[in-house]
Amino acid sequence: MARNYWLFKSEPSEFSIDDLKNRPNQTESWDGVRNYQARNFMRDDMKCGDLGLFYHSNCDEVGVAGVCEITQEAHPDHTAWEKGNKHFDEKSSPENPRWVMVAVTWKETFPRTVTLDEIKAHPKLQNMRVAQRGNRLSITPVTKAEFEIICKAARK
DNA sequence: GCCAACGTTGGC
DNA sequence: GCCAACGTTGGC
Repeated sequence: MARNYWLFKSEPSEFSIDDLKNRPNQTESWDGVRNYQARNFMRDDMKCGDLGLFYHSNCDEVGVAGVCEITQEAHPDHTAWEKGNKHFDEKSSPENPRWVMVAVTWKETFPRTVTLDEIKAHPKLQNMRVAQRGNRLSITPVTKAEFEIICKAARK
């Protein structure tokens, strides 16, 4: 089974690639996803060993800042039934969980961020969801080719 | 099941 | 801080 590739969006003021690196085991649960499309990607298609581009949104330097790896597959997101949690959803419960999360582990912080401008300008990255206007999906699939172009660009 | 209103996202 | 684009909600 071939490995899949993903893009994870995060606001670095909330959670950055460096925050991930500083976690115990350099691992964190990707909780709080409350969008069905993004959930379905996690639930149906994400496997251990898949790699993710860690994208910084809503910040000074918007773009891909590093790489993480899926180290735990989809399981119920318990923050959904914790009253008072920012991501609380009364329609979810331990008996009937509506939302899932995966665990991701830090792999690499790029020597420089590959900016959204570069992605938009690159002829082979035009199809990336993140390059398209109005895109709000926090987890999107990327192709192996896209993944590799970005990793290579980070080292230039 | 339609669709207007609303809240959120996220680039700028 | 602005605002376009989008997803969700709820009245009908």
